[in-house]
Amino acid sequence: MGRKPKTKTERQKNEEAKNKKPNENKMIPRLRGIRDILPDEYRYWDLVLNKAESMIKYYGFLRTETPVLENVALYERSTGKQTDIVSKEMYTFIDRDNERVALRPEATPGLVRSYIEHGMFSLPMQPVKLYWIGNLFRREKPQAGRYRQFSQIDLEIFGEAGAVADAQIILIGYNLFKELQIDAQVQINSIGCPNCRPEYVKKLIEYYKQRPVRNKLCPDCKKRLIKNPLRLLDCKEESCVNARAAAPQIIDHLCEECRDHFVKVLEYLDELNVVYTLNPFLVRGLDYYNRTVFEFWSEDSEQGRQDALGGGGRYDYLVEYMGGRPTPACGWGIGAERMILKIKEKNIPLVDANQPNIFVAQLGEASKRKAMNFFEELRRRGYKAAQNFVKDNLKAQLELANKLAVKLTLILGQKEMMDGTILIRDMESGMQEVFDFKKVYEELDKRLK
RNA sequence: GUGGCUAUCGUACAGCGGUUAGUACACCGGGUUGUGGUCCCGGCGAUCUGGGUUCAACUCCCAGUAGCCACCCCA
Repeated sequence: MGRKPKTKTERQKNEEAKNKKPNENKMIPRLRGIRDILPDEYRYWDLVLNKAESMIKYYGFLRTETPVLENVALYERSTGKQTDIVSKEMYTFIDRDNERVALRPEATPGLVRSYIEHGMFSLPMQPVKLYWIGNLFRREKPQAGRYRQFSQIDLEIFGEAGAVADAQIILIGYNLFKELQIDAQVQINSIGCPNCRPEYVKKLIEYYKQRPVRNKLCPDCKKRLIKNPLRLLDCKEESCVNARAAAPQIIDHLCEECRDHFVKVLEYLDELNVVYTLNPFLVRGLDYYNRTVFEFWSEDSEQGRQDALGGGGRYDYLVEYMGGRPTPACGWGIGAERMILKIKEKNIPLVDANQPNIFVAQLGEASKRKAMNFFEELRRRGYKAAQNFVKDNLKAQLELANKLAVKLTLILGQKEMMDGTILIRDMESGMQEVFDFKKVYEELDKRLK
């Protein structure tokens, strides 16, 4: 039996074509899964980021930025070497001095590193409440709401073991979605602590090892049974979903402290009218969580789809594990792109508070100078004005005024210069009147009311 | 990483084995002078890349790439 000569030559030709020198004038394309955010979309970003920041600040969180680049080991140790994020999605490279460098795939490890490094355990304000807004990088196959460079808003509380902290961060996320009119629901669970979880995991394995149960598992879950049994619980394969129905639930196996903690978290949430769903199968993919874990899911898409808008939990052992003092902590991350996606889907109208309602037009060199100064004065006095002093003909300036949808256009030309007047044109009616330049502010106030 | 669907002016869509590749919106210019939107006229502007089949490919086939969707995973 021969090979397939035809296919082979074609393949070779394709290879050759690929290696051909690219046309020098051709645009170099953007990297896959990494995009530009254009002004049109940026309106949504402004909305989301401004809302998020003011909300988070209200609860006393302070902004922190950490580097985009960190040592690979940081994520291997904290996020976990075995996790998908670290083992197959992280961008890494060896730097010239042989340092192993990673583009951050997650915010929490960097914040933990920063907390330890700067001795924040001895800051006067305790617990330490930080928030973070930035880009993360994961090498995944792009989809709607999933990019290789994406943005997240993060929140962390360091140094507070009490259930109030868990409840409060969940409340903040919940409020944020509400304010942005995104329908989100809280899914919550507790995965115990090093005292009670191992016992539970043992029971879980026992259950899944029973022949009739085990035989129904998907190939992935058979592996999970050995590598990461907790993940058996959130497999979406139908047979696995069926199999887990009778599985022991961790809530029934929490130690007293963990149960107490969890009950308190739920009580606070009830008290605050935060609607949540107890989800015994929520476990999350990162290694460092203990006790409370939660996710924010979008209300609509019940099955499939990227409906996780954000998630987080408690990680009481991570700071110590990363080389700091024992420090209880919890936090969450919410994906900005996914929030924006939801807002776009809902056609929530955008209002730009800085939208100008006045346009300053000028004609000729002398009036241009006066108009420029006038424009400055408008800014100082707090008016929202627009201009285009680069264009000299009135037609072009009015066109722009129209596009900007301003209410009034103020025209300053030779004639007005001589008379010490200014022309006020109402853009909707097209009516215009001459006013004494000195009275212009008075008139503006009257008309813009 | 796996599978399915898709790829035409800036955008949204037509189209056909042989066409000057069409329409709408956007953009630029004009309908004289210091007046926008509406209207009229004109203009710019595209077949993702490479290969194959064919007399002929935007159209059919293969590969690459990208996008969407599902899975994995997650935000």
